[in-house]
Amino acid sequence: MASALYEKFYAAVRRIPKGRVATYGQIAKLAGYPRHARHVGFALNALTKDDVPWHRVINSQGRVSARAEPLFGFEGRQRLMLEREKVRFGPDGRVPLEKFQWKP
DNA sequence: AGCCTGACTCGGA
DNA sequence: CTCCGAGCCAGGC
Repeated sequence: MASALYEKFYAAVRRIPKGRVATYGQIAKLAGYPRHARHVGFALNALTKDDVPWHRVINSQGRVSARAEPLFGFEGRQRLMLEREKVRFGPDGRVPLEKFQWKP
């Protein structure tokens, strides 16, 4: 386990309802650490279990962030998982946050 | 302690 | 629209 901080982030991500997305900064804020957007990504990268809907976390641009991992096609998988939850992507490959962003 | 890194974000060019 | 730089802060060495 990395730290208790990451657990906070995971807990916040789990609150994202199906069919909705949230930004890194949003998750950080919900977890109680407003300036930790980068660590949210870092925490999600360390995830191996599927008990956290990490695919619902995107950046503030409404795009799927490129990971540090060289694995090709991973972003496409995240997109498929979202579309399966009825989250539609725009023609430019972005998610319209005004429609799909989770607002607690 | 210092230095480097990063699934980020924002504002400016 | 894209690219770049700066701010941000915990974690690992």
